[in-house]
Amino acid sequence: MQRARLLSILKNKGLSNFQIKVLTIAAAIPKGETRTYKWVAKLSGRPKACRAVGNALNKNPFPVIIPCHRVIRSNGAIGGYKLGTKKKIRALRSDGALLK
DNA sequence: AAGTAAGAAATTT
DNA sequence: AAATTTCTTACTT
Repeated sequence: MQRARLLSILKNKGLSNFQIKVLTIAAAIPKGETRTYKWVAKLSGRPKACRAVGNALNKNPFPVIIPCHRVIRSNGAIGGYKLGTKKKIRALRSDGALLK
């Protein structure tokens, strides 16, 4: 379980509490599934902080370890991605989260 | 004080 | 009813 180690590192990085929580939750999203920013925000204890969630994911220190590409908008839109939304779509397709 | 990877509501078509 | 636009929310720097 790298989750515990991940948490330690995040804490060590001096990231904000909210950011740590968001990243942890994002890392727990199962493969092939997508979550909304709202969903993550709710799990973070700040249901109305949907934007802050995106903000936190943007500063994601481990873009490979944390599947932030599985977090999309609530209305079905892809949202944004640090490396470009195009890549995000590709990643989702690889995960099988996109029907087609 | 300003910016953002969003959401929901309001307005228009 | 569906699509688009606008305003508001909460967090980080």
